[in-house]
Amino acid sequence: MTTATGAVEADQDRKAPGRPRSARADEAIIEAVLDMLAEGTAFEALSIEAVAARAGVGKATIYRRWPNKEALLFDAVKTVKGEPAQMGGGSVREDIVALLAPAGHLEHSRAGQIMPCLLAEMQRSPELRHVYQRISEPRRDLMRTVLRRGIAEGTLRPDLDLDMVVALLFGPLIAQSLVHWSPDTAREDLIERLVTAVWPAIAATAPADGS
Amino acid sequence: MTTATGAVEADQDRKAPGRPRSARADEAIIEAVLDMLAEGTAFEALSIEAVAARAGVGKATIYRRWPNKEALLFDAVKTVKGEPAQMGGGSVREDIVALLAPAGHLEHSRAGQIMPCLLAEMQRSPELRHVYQRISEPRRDLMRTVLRRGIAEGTLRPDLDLDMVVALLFGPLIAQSLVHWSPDTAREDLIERLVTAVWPAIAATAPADGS
Amino acid sequence: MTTATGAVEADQDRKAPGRPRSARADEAIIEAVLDMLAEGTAFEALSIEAVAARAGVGKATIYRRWPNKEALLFDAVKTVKGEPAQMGGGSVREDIVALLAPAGHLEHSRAGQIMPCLLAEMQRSPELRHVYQRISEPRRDLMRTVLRRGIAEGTLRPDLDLDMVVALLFGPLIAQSLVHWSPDTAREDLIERLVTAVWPAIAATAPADGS
Amino acid sequence: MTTATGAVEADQDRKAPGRPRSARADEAIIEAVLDMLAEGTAFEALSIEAVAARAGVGKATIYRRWPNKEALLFDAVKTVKGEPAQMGGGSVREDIVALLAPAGHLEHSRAGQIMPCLLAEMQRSPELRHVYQRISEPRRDLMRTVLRRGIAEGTLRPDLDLDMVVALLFGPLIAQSLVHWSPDTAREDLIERLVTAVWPAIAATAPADGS
DNA sequence: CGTTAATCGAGACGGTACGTCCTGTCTTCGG
DNA sequence: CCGAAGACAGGACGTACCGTCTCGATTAACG
Repeated sequence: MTTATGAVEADQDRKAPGRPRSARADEAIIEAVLDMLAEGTAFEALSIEAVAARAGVGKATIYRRWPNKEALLFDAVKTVKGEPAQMGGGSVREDIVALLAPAGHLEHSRAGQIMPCLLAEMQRSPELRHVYQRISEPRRDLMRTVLRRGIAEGTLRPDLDLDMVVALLFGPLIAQSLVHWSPDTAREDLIERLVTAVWPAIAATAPADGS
Repeated sequence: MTTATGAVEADQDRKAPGRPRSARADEAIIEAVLDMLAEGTAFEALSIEAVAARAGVGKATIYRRWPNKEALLFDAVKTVKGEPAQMGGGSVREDIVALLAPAGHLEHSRAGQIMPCLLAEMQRSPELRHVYQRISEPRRDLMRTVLRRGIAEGTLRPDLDLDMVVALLFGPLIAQSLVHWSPDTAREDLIERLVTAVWPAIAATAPADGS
Repeated sequence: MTTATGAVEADQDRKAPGRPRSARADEAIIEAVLDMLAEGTAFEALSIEAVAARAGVGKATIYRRWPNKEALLFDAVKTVKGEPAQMGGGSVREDIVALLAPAGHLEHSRAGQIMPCLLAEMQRSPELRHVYQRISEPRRDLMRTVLRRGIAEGTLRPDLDLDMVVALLFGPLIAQSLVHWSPDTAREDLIERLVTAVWPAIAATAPADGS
Repeated sequence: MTTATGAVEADQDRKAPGRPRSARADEAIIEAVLDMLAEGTAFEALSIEAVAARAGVGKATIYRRWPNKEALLFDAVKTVKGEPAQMGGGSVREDIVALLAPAGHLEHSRAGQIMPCLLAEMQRSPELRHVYQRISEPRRDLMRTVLRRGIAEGTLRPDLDLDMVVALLFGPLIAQSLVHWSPDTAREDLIERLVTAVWPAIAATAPADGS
């Protein structure tokens, strides 16, 4: 695949003459970027020079791989995949809670620290947005699978607007992590409250109907 | 009152010796900032020098009013209040849709263009976050009022977790405006789909109906 | 006067709006360059960054005045005028020796330290050569005046090729200062030996003639 | 013998295991340097990378032979020997003119193009100066031989300060080639004018005549 | 005749200087 | 005193070169 602004990958299988690029440098650079992002480094202070210094790398080594700062950020974010958020195979409700957990505690993971920093950039860069979507899609897909299982089991209503329910579950958590509406003390059981609030809309309680 | 990072206001009522500050300059600067934000100017390109040039103003005229770039942004955002989103006094469901409308079409207003740019900054600056909350609070409060009216009318369930329902309604729209999960074609009736999906969770169980 | 590559002088008499350029910065920069040249700083080590650091000046302050390193050198050299080499008004021979003295001891003055560094650049830059010529011309002219006085007094031959005699007197000293042909011990009385050697060619000894 | 800054020569007669150094590379490198110098390449643009590219050689191949750029220049210059400036065995004056000719037309030969570039470096590097002296010494020696022959013939004065006369003859030409004092139109018969001007100082006083 | 070892072109490595641009402060004018 | 204009010290940008290093591929002489 060819990324628009990403690293210049010599993706040919042809032999590359000359000294090969150092994998250690690649890792050190990306790690330095992610660490600085996660540390809460002000976005303007995330200078290439600082990255180079922190990674123990020359500036040219960075610019040999990425044409500019934006592209470096781009690829750094691409590497933030996070764990697929295993669900224990319990009840549908338990699985939903398990899937929401990482999104509910975004501020405690490096990925969570990083995401908000990129939102502004995403507004301008469709590519960066695509990356974000690609990262979040697997979790959303997993959620859809769980919902379909619930429908099959009869636990959930069969006429669910799947995409909207997914948005209903993730959206408030994402917004909360950005805006911090609720006081911090209430955040602990936020996911539980959220699922409880949404549950009547999705559970297959026989007679009640709203549409 | 002196805000932490806000404009340095000469809040004394005492006579100000010398030439008074130009109100035209104030407006021109704020307008320049908002225009550039709304135009999709890259955040890093929103330099004080560019703002000064666009406003036809000297750099010192800006720094005399705000101590730094952040404070300028801060005050610029404060002026974006937006209209309180009038609701026609119809059914509860109609009012909810009316209140969600501006948030659902964020990308078509200047305020909507500006918001995402501030989210990243908000992560670092609690003050800026406070401003955002102050701006959004009236709308959320209005929503709570409508929900309470619905409960009183018997249209909505009396045991609603009000804050969570508000989050359930606004959160997905905010997340959507930032992440653009859904394809653009589906966005038109996004609010309708959202309310429809949420409705079973909030509508009074047995007899009442909101459509 | 407008120099081709020299400093961008606002030679208009019109008022210049804004803060005027700092004369202290001008001096500090030029002095730093000349000091570093005279100290025997390797030409490649004469970096703009080093000059800025030594002058206690930002790099932009240098680049605001000169477009590049070459132009800075150019103007720095222009300021090296050296003293007009006073001659005591003694005999013609004594005056000649007095005029040659600074050229004969070039390596002991800052100007002498600087000149050789510029010769290579002069080969490419006619402008720089012009500066060198402008600096050296007064001395050469003074020498011509002395020679004409000697001719008028009858001390020197009336048919002298003035320019060539000047070249005969300065040329060997210049070449010597660059190439260091003679061992250092012989340099003390070099001027005396030179004048002694040249003297028969210019003195008005009546009968001898070579042409 | 190992020169301080010169090429690292494997001066042992011992067997050299492994692949021997390519003589073609040696030549190509030196030729590339001399060509670029003669082409008027700005001295700062004479980068090792450019030399390597021009010579069709890897950078390491250069650094394996010379420790740094200076040493490469050093050896490149050493190879510029120039022809010994044949003299036709005519009169002493004719021989002098013949010996001066190459120095008088320095700017038309590659050697002449190169020399000025080295003068600046010579100021720092005694070694490089030594090379220059070694190159120029044969010509100066030849001149001394001619002068001694003139003295023996009775054409020249017997009490000449030989070294000074040599300096008197070469010095002005060298200075002229660097500084370009005289206008170009006068340069054609420069040597003739020089010898004519010097002649009275060296010709035997009474009877002899050199023209 | 296969081993061995230094060479070759190529190019990545950590550094450093370049010349440009922006920040936040300052210093001059004219109003 | 304010306003515009713009210079100031500082520092990051992205480029180019230095001198070193590491590749796979030669290329001889030794065994």
